[in-house]
Amino acid sequence: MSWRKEQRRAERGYHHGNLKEALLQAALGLIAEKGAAGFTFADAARSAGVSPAAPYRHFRDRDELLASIAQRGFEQFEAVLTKAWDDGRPDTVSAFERVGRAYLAFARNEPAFYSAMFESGVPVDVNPMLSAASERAFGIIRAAAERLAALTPPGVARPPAMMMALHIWSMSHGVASLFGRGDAARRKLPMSAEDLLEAGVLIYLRGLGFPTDRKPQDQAGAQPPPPPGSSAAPGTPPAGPWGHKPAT
Amino acid sequence: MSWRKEQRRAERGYHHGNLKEALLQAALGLIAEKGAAGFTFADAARSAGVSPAAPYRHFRDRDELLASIAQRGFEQFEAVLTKAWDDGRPDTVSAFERVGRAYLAFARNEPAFYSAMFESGVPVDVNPMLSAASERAFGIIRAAAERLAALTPPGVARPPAMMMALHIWSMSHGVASLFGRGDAARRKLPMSAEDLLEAGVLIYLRGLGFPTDRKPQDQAGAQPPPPPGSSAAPGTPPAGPWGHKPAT
DNA sequence: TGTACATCAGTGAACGCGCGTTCACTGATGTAC
DNA sequence: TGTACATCAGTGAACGCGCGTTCACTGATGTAC
Repeated sequence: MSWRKEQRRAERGYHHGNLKEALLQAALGLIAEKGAAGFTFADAARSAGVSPAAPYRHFRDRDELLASIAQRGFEQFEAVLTKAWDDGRPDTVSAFERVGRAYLAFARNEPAFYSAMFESGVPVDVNPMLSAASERAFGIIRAAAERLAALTPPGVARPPAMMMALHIWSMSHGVASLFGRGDAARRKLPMSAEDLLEAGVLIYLRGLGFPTDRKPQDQAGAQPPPPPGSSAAPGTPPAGPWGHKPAT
Repeated sequence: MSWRKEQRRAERGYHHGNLKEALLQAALGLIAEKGAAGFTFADAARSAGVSPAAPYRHFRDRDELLASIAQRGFEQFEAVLTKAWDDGRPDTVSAFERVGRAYLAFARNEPAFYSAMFESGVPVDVNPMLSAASERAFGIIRAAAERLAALTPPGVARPPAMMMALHIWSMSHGVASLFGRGDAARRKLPMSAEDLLEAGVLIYLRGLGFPTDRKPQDQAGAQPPPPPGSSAAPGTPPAGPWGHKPAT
């Protein structure tokens, strides 16, 4: 134990070199293990192999460390969403859905980041850097909604992109934090969180007037949806674990 | 301080009478003040005016106390949703929306319960009593979805009620925990969380084939929606803070 | 109606522990000349 | 190229504190007879 410490000291010398980074990583690991509430400043120091006083050179206190993690989380989140969106390729609707899946994947694969960002109680709005990072991540969803909104079929009122983005964000966040999380608080679900979210988004888009087939081909707006009254029209949920019940 | 304690003792005598209840209330207040992470077992005892050893007569540990709070939260949640649903009166769609608003109201008015239920890390699924309470609350949303699903207009496939319920729950939870919470972590929003959720639910229901007007009159299914191609058809978002942009 | 006894809720003192924070310090690194 | 010095990242010892938990106890309440 103390031997282990000596060992580490011997390896790295008196100066750590990149303690700030090491502390962030250590804290991230601890949050993943024990939840955002269950890690302490001293814990992080210990886990980085450094004296309990060392972190004070880099962070004012635990909250500042936590906020740093949240900020980095938003940055990675933005990167992940940007990659998934891929500027709307190959077509807007399927790229949009990829963004939804990326949202869930992030929540599942990075529970530590996710809970630091959304559940640790860090007040995002009061920290300018943090809220800017959060805005940039949300910006991706917003940009995607903007592009989608521009594709409304002729004769259909164009929905406000901001509203669409907020709805999609809310639904994604709801699914992710109830059913898609990577930790013990995940609730059981009769199907995958991905399927649940995809179906929800498709139904939502259809509600806005987008003609969304099971697997949308390209460019929403190319083919108007069949008028209600035809047999398996707008009400048809995407197939999958749901099954279909015939209407009475 | 110690005088205060003597005072309280004098008032209530040696036996507290209803310490279990008092501890729950005390903890609830502390969670509301400092978040689910920021209250301790000893805290609750102190705040109930009792020695730090006393709580052990009623709860094994802090987690059991927290789980009790979450359970009671689900029970109150169920009651609130039941009242809002009012068995579908005066009409299914508006009762359904009332449930959505009740969801948000609960999150805002009872942040302590809400965070104990959804954000405290209490693993709902492993505690039978707790998960039963959670299921009963969700059951209200499910029952409402069931009734709504039964109203699908003729010729429209009936959506699985379970899926609808999960979607509505997810969207409500997403809106509530991002924008509708009662504590410092609430994000700013250009309109009320209630309006955001209501619009989202209406669009979603329209996507399932329900003819939802701005203010739905009664009995979805009475009047089929205008076919796409007519001027202000399915894509029209509900009015309100959004405004409408004309389609290009 | 009274008495003896069992039950049990809450006490208060004690403990070991780990945390947050401070402090004067020390050792490594970089830089001016 | 070497030397003196400034800078600063990390040390380790120390502190006060509050927490969780235990324990033998005490005082109130209920009940059997």
